[in-house]
Amino acid sequence: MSDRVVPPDARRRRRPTKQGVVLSEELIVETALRLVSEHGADALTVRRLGLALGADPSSLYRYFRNADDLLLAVADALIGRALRDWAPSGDWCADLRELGRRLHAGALAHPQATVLSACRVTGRAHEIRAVETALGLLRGAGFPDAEAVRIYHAFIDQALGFAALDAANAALPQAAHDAEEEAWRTTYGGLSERTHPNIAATVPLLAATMRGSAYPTALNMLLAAAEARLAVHTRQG
Amino acid sequence: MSDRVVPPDARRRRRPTKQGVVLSEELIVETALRLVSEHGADALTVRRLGLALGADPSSLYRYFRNADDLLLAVADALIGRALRDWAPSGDWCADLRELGRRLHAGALAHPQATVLSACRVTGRAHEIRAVETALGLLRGAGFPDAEAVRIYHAFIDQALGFAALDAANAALPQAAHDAEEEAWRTTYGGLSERTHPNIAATVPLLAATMRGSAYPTALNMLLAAAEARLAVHTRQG
DNA sequence: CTTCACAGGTCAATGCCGTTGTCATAAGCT
DNA sequence: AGCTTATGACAACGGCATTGACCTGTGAAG
Repeated sequence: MSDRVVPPDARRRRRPTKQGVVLSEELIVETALRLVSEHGADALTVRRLGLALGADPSSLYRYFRNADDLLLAVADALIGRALRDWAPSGDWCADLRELGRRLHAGALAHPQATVLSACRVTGRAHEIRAVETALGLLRGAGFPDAEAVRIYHAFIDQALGFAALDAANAALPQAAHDAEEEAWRTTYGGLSERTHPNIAATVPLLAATMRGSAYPTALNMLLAAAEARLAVHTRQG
Repeated sequence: MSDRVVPPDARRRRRPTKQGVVLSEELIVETALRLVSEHGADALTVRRLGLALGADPSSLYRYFRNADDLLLAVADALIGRALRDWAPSGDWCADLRELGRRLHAGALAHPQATVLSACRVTGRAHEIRAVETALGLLRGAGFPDAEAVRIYHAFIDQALGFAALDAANAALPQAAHDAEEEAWRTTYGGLSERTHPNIAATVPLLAATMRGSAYPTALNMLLAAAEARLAVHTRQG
């Protein structure tokens, strides 16, 4: 049944469903995003998506090979939204910082969807554009190909990793958040200065810092290290 | 039915299953770990676990509230294994590198459990010990408290983020992996040098590099940046 | 304007999954 | 020996992804 899916440009017959909805790849992906952001990651099932669209669940298999394929399409749509209207400034370091910031922020805007998809190679249009852009910035800055690729890999996976982590945190129910806050105050705050001197000395700082995302710090450190490496290359070159 | 679970110390009757197995929390967790490492992430279902144990699946609900509870227990066992036998060497940078390596490797050894649990703050013993240790390394190295906390946060979330990302990747079914490999070869390999010059110039490097984890690179860059910062502080101090 | 191939929506069925209400029984106490 | 109850087993429920067969209206060709 893998030949059920017809490539988008070969689609012609826009036949409405029983409930009068005209399906399309975009409509399905958008509805999936809405479903996830409104009712949580668990709400994204083929059946529920069919219901939300006003179509039989099995209809979706005309557009996507399987549920995983659909998920990849959702992930790519997220990347697309994050990079919309981006333009390079000429400063590779600032550009990478902005790119990272956008990817991370875009992912956080749809935490549940990110949790489901942050780690996948989609091979779709938006992802390809992101790869090309970031690689171009690094090679343009003067990194040798091998190092440009290595730094690109660290850069993109760090952005996705933090996105997944922070998204998972943002997606937690309120009760879990309160419990976390409480854990910092009581469990960590109650530790003895003798047994846990370092925690005891920094508890207020810890509680304040751990609440937010460490991604900006990590991104800045990665870029600082990259700049230092580049200085070595240009001195040698 | 949440009162089905009896706390471990209240258990007395060691009644064997039909197939002669005597269940216990530890045996269940260990069997779950074995199941995952032997037959892949998808093999960890309540039904399959019951089968592997020689017990009815519903018996497991005498020991765990639900499948998620079971997974958390598995994850907790993982943290314990990852930090077992660790001892500081005196070189803060090398120690942090080793700590990061262990956390990451431990998580990768059991991807499925990591994916579902990397983002939770447990507040348990092992986690507390890890916090105290890493903070101690940074403060001992000479970082001011505020910066030690910031760098610690970046360090630990980087480890967890990459662990989640790489674990999710490792947890993919074989078919998805093949598809990914294929995507790099055909989709990215087939891009024109004119439209995507940077990808075209580095495709072999990309395909080779993206297969592995970027965590070692990212960790080294973070530590390099930290060392550079420390040099500034000690010069000033 | 009619014809008709087939894209695409629908139906029904399959075999997984987690979970639970109920029952049977043996372990460990007195 | 008898009682309590922890704990294993059974059967059932509803939800899940997926698929094969069927049906219908679209839209191009003649």
